[in-house]
Amino acid sequence: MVAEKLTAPDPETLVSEAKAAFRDGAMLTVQARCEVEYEGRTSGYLGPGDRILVAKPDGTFLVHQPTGHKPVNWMPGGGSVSARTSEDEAVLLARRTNPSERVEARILEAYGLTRFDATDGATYEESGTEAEMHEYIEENPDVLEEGLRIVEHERESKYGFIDFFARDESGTPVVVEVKRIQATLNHFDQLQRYVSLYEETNDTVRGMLVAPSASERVERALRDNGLEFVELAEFDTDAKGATEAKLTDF
Amino acid sequence: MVAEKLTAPDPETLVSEAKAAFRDGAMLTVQARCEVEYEGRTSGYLGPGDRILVAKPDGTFLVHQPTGHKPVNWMPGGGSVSARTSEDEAVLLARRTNPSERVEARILEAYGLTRFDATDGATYEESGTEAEMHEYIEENPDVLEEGLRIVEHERESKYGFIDFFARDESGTPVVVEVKRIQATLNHFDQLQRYVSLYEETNDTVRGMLVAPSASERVERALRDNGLEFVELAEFDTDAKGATEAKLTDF
DNA sequence: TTTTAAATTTCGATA
DNA sequence: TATCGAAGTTTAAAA
Repeated sequence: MVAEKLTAPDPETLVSEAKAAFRDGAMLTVQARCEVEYEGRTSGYLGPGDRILVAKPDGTFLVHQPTGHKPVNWMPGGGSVSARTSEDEAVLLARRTNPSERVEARILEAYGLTRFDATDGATYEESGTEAEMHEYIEENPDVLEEGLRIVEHERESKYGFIDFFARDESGTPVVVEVKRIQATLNHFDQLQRYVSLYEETNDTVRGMLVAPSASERVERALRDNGLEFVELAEFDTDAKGATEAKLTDF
Repeated sequence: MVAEKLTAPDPETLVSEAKAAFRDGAMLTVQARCEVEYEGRTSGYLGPGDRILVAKPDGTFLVHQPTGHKPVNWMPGGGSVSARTSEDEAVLLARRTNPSERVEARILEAYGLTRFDATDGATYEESGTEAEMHEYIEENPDVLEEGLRIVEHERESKYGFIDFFARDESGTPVVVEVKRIQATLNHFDQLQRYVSLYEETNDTVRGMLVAPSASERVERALRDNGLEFVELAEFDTDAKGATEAKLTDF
């Protein structure tokens, strides 16, 4: 049986089921009223309430309230989850080192428990990422500017990586920073950092921020600092085209 | 009953249970073999495998594989989740607008389903955040430098907010950027942006990045640009002290 | 292991 | 509603 379920397990049953799941590498889901403590990079406390607890075989531990995308408390994979009874209550504890941290869920009342012996060999395939936007630009530099030549992709500099190092029609060097989302001040900063560095050793250099859009403040910052904004919203690579065809077929 | 559980529901049962849960504002958890599509800011496809699906009453939808902290596919709250049968299979669909996106999980085999009528009025209380680090510095500016006076907290400038605007013992203005984690190049960028701006209208200004640590590259970037790094790892506010006492009592 | 930057980042605060 | 910056960010890639 792939999934085994218990309704309202008592603390001892919950702990023994949890231990068995951890031992066997199964996923564990618990619906419970609980309180939660976190101690690590910061510290925090969550008072009693109803939540879903999920423990994965890689040490991942999640505490989900009835709303919100993010777990209210969690532990990333790499550590381990354990179960024990304490003062007649079941306690789930997730720990890891580097950084050293712990999440402890004290279960005041368990409503349900599911053990799930899951098998999943699939990996997620994604299109429309920034990496694909890079590919598209590399193959079609003219969309940025007529006559632009890409000299180098992901060039390492003293202060970080430049997305593209290029030259315009007249041979002037162009530092290009690419974003697949609306450009932010931090993105402006990044470009400015690379351009400043280049200016230390060379006279003329252009800086170009490529993105589907930019806020007013970002456009002004670029203008004030002699940098350029190039709007690029649409891009299509072979990979993306292939995936889209597949999704349409579905 | 707070949590109701079904083992291996057929598609029709799953859909009707899911609809009822969505209608009543309950949390839904499903253990299933499924395939998943995402279409929105990017697009992607995840082939068949065993996952835990969670739907929350606020429209949050999560698809969790057996490993990893982050859901492989998800929808943040704000939209809605619906259920239907299609070609004799149960399908869960999460949608939202702004941005327009959708996640569709086609359930090939359901192993378990739990409806959870959860009530949770608690809010997470946290200590050790950057906001508390700000409080600590405001009350103890000497930890940054002997004789430093804080003039303004969160000062707005043309290109963003300065954490602290201060003056040193000799009256020279100091722009202070504070991070509670190891300083990154982006943090250096932020400080540099504020300092450059100030230099446009004033002659002398110091820039100070405060953090528990910084990488070699960040330290060099600061040095090369005449900015300063102040190491500050420990800080304690009344709030943090209070919470720590409580956790110790536990 | 450390660093660097992306992310379907999410989230909260602010204007 | 858009923007800005923090986050216990996590994750992946590269050195």
